[in-house]
Amino acid sequence: MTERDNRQGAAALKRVDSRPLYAQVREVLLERIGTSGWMPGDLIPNEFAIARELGVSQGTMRKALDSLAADRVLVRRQGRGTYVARHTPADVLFRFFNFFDADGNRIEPDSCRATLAAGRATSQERAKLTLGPRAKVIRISRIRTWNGAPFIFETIILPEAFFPGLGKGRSVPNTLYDHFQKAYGVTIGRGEELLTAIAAGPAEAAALGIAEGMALLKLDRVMHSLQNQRVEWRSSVCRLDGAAYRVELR
Amino acid sequence: MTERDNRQGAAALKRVDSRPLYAQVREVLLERIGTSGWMPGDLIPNEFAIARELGVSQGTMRKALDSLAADRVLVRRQGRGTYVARHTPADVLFRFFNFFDADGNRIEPDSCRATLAAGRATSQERAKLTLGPRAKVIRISRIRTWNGAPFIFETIILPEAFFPGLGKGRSVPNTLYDHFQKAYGVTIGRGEELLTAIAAGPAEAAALGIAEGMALLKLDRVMHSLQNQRVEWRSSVCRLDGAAYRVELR
DNA sequence: GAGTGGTCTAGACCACCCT
DNA sequence: GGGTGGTCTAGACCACTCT
Repeated sequence: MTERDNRQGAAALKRVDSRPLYAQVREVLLERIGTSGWMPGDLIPNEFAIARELGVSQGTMRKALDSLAADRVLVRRQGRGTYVARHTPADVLFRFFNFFDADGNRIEPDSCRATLAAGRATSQERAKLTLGPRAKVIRISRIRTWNGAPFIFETIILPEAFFPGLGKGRSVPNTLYDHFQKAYGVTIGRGEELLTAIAAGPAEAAALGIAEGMALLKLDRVMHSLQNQRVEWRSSVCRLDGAAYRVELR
Repeated sequence: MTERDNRQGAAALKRVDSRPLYAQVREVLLERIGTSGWMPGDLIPNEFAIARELGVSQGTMRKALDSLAADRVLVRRQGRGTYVARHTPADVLFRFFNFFDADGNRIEPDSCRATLAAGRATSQERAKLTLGPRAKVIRISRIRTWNGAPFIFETIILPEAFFPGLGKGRSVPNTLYDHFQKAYGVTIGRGEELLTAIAAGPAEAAALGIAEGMALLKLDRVMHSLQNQRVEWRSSVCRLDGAAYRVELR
C-alpha cells in the first residue's frame, strides 16, 4: 500500500465524524470482527501492520486495541499476538453465571432438559426484544440441575431472525452463548438483569420439585450482541438453598 | 539518554519493586490521597508537576492518573484539573444502591429509623470483617422506606476502630458512605454482595409490616476501603413488590 | 533469534474552562 | 490569554513466546 493510500485512509477516517481517531479505529476493527473477516479465535495482524494500513500511529492503534480488549472483544497475549475473543463454555459461565455455593466456589450446572418451540412473538416479547409486529421467536424451556437436583427453571426467548433453525434435529447445548457465536456468528457483548424474589407457584414447584410457597430468586435478563442488538430474553427462577447470586460492587 | 532517565526514575521510586512504573506511581498517589495530604474534593497538581516531582514522564503519570480515574478515586475535568473524588449522597446511591422501580427509575429511599449499639464482635462478625479476637464493633439496625412504606430492613456492622464514636449524640445519616468519608476519612472503594431469596420470618414480618412467609430478597454485603480493608458488613432484607435489583452484565 | 505486546519517553497540537 | 486535560505521533527498550 502506498503512502498516498495511507493518507487517504486517515482522511477517510477523520472526514466522516469528529470523534477521536482511536474511537473511529475501534469502530473499523469492530466491523471487521463482525462481518466474517476476523473470526473468533483468529490471530489478527500486529499493531504496526493495522496502524500502517489505516494510516494512524501505533499509539493510536494500541489505544483502540486496548479498549476492545477491555470490552473482552479481543484478547492480547504478550509475545504471541492479539486474538478475537472466543466464547468457550467456561468463559460463558465465568462472565454471565453468577451463582456460587456456600464455600464461595462458582456453581457449574450439570445438565439440562430442554423443550423448544417456535412461534409469533407476543407483544411482551416484541417489547423486550424490540421486534417488529410479525416477528417470530424461538422459545426454549429448560431445567438446569446442580448436584443432580433441579436448580434453575428458565424460559429463553430468541428472535428467529438471528438464530434460524436453532435446535432443529439437535439438542440444545448447556451453555448457549458459545453456541450462538460458533453457529450463528452472534457474539454476546453485554446485558442487564433484574432480580426479584417470588414465592413458588404450582408451575415452579412442579418444575423444581419443591413445595409451593418456597422463596425463589427470579431473574429477568436481556442480552445484547456486540452490535448492540437485543438477541435474548431470559426469565429464570432459581432455588437458592446453599447457593447465592454474587454481585461485584464498584 | 532515555534509558538512563528511565532507570533513574524507576530507581527513585522502586528500591525493591519490579512492577511497572505507572503502577508504582499509582501507589504513591493513593497514599497521598489516604493520609491527610489530598482530601476529597481537592484539586491536585497538574500532570507535569507531579510527573516532574516523581521523576517520570507525563505519559506515565497520565497512565497512573487515568487508572485512578477509572477506579473512581480521581475525577478528571478537561480544562479544569484533576480532583480527588468526593462522595455525595447522590453518588453513593448511584454506585451502590441497585434498586429500580417498575419504570426503570432508580429508587431513592426516603428516610430511616435507626438504632445503634456497640459491643464485642461475635466470631461471625470477626470472620466477615477479618477482625482480631477482642475487637469491638458498632451495630446499626434500621428500616428504610420507599413511598412511605417500609422497604428494607438491615443490620450494619462496623469495626469500632475505623469509626470511633459514630452515632454518639447524632442521628445516623441516610447514606452512610459519604459520612464515612467526610467524618472518618474512610473512602469506600469496592465490595461484593451475595443475594438469596428467603421467606419472611416473624422478625422481618414485623419490621416490614408484611405477612410471614412472603418472599424477600436478602443481601449480604461486605465493603472494602480504598486501602482494601474490610470496613462494613451489611445484611439487608428487602421487600420487592414493584421494585427490582438491577445487575449489569459485562 | 525473530516477532509480539508492554512500558516509557518526548514533544506537538487541540478542546475546554476560567478570569 | 493562560492553564488544564485529551489526543496523536514517533521512537526506544523490555518481557515474553515460539521455533
